[in-house]
Amino acid sequence: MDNLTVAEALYEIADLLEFTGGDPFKVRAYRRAAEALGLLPEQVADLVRESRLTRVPGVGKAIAAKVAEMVETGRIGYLEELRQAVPPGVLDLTRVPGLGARTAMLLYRRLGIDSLEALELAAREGRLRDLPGFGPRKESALLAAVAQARRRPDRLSIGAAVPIAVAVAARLRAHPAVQQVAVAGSIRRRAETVADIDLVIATRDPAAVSAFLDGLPPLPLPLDPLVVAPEDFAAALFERTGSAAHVAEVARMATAPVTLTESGADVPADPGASVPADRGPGESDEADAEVYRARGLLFIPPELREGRGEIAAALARRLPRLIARADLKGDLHVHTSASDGTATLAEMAEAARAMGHQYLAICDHSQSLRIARGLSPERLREHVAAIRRLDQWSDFRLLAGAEVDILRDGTLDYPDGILAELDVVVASIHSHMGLSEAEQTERLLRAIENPHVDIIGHPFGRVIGRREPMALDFPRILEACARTGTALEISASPSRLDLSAEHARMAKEAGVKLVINTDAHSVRELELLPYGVGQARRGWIEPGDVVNAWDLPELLEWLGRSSPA
DNA sequence: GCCGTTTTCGGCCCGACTGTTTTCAGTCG
Repeated sequence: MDNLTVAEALYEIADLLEFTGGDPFKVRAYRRAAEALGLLPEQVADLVRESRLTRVPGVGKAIAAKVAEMVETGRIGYLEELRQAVPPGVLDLTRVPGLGARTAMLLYRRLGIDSLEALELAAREGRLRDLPGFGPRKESALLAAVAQARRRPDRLSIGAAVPIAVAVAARLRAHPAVQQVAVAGSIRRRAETVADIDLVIATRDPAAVSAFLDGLPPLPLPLDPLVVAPEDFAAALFERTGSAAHVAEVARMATAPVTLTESGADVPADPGASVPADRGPGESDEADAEVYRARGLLFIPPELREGRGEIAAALARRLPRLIARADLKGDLHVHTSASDGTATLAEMAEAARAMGHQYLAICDHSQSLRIARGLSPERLREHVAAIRRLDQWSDFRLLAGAEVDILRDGTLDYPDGILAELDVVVASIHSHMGLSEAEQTERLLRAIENPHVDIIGHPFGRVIGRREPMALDFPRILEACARTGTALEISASPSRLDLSAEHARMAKEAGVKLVINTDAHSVRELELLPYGVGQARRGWIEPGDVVNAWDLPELLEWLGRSSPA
C-alpha cells in the first residue's frame, strides 16, 4: 500500500464530508493529514507497524486508526459509508463553476438532481428558481455554466500529462517487441494543456504491441498510439509531433539533395539543439532530426514547431539557442511554512542545495494576504534574520526576499524601508483581479516603478482553466520593465505558466529580462522548473534573457547588491 | 479531527464577490 493511495482515500473522505455537511474544520483536518502522508518520505505502512503514525503533524488518533485500517484491510469502513450517502453524479455537479458541495446536495435532496443532464433540464424548466437562495438570475447563470462545463473537453495540464506519458512510454520500452518509443504531439511541444497522449512506437510485430496496448489499465487521458515499422519512425514522429501548421510548411519544402561532409553531417552544428532539452526518460529529443536534415534545415526543437517563423529562422541559420533546465542556477520565488508553504525554511534550503541550485530566494507572502498567513513587518524581520543565520554554505546562497502584494492602488504591502532590507522583492497581484484594463495597468505600472521591486510575479494572474488573465496593456508594461530593469516571471507551476509563451516572446523582443520560478509551496514543487523551461522555450527564450540562468555574482549585481562578504 | 510556553476546550488562514438578500449564504482562492 503506497502513501499516495492512503492519501487519496483521506482526500476522498474530505470531499465527501463537504457534501454531507460535515464540520469544515474536520474537512480541513482530513485534507491536511492527506497532504502530510502524501508527502511523507517514509512508508506509511512502516509507521503503522511501529505505531508512529500520530507523530506525523496533522495525524491524530482518529485518522491514524483509519489509516491503519486501510493498510491492514485495504479499505476504510467510514469511507464506504460516506460513499453511500453521495451518488457519484452529485460529485460531478461541482464541475460547474459557481456550484459547490452545499448547493449540489441541496439540488440532490430537493429535486433529485444527480447529473449535469438532470441539472440542465431542471434549469430549462425553471424548477431551480424556487429553491432557497436561488432566483431567476442564478438559474440562468447556472444554465450557462453547465453548457460551458459540458462544452469544454477534458484537458490535463502539461504537469499532469508528462509523468503519465513518460510512464507509459517506459512500460512500452520494456516490451521485447518494441524497438523505439517516443512521446509526440502537444506533450512533446510542451503545450500548456493536452487532450491526449500521442505515442509513436516502432516495431516489427505490430500485433504484439497492439495486444499490449489493449491490456493497459485505463488512464485519465486517452492514449493515441501510432505503431510503425522502424524505418518509418522518424517521419511518423515528425508528423505526430505537429503542429499541423508546422508539418504542412515543412512538407511543402522540397527534399534537398544530401551532400555529406567528411564527418557525415550535412548541416552545421545546430545551435538550437546544442543543449539538450529537459526530457524525461522515454521522451526522444531529436529522433526526427533526419526529416529536417533531408531538407537542409537545422533541427527545430519541438517547442518551436507552431508555425510562428521557426522555419524561416532555421533556413536563415538563426534559430535561438533555447534555454534548457541545465542553464538554470537557482529559484527566486519559493514559500516556506512561515506563510503558506508546507516545508520549513531549512527543509526548502537543503532541498534546493541538494538539487544543485547555486541560490534560492525565500519569498513568503506579505501581510495583506491573510489567507496565506502573510507576514507582518515584525514577522518578516524575524524571518529575514533566520534566513541570514541559516545562510552559511560555501557552495550555496540563501537570499532573503518577499512576495509582496500589490495593493489595489498599486502601492506595496510593505513600506520601502523594509523592502530595502531584502535581497529580492517579487511583487504580485492576488486581489481585485477584475479591474478595468486602464486601472489594472496603472496599478501594475506603479509597482514596476518602485525601485525596490526586482520581479513581477505571475504577471497576468491567470490560473489555467479556472481564472482568466487580468486585462493589461502589455506593451506599456513592457516599456516600463525595460526602462526600470524589472524582470517578469514565468511561473513554472503547471497551473499557471504565466507569462504565456507569446507574452514571453514579446518581453524578449522588448529587451525585458525574465525569470523562471517555481513559486514552490513544498519541497516536491521545487522540481517543477522544467515546465517553466518548456514555456520559455515556446517563447524563443535564450539563457541570456533569464536572470536565474546567471551565476550568483552576476545575479547579485543585477539585484543591485555587491558580492557577499 | 487536530492541537496546545494561549494546554484538554475552543480555537482552527480570511476577504472579495455574487446574487439573494433587508443582514446573509455560498463559492472561490
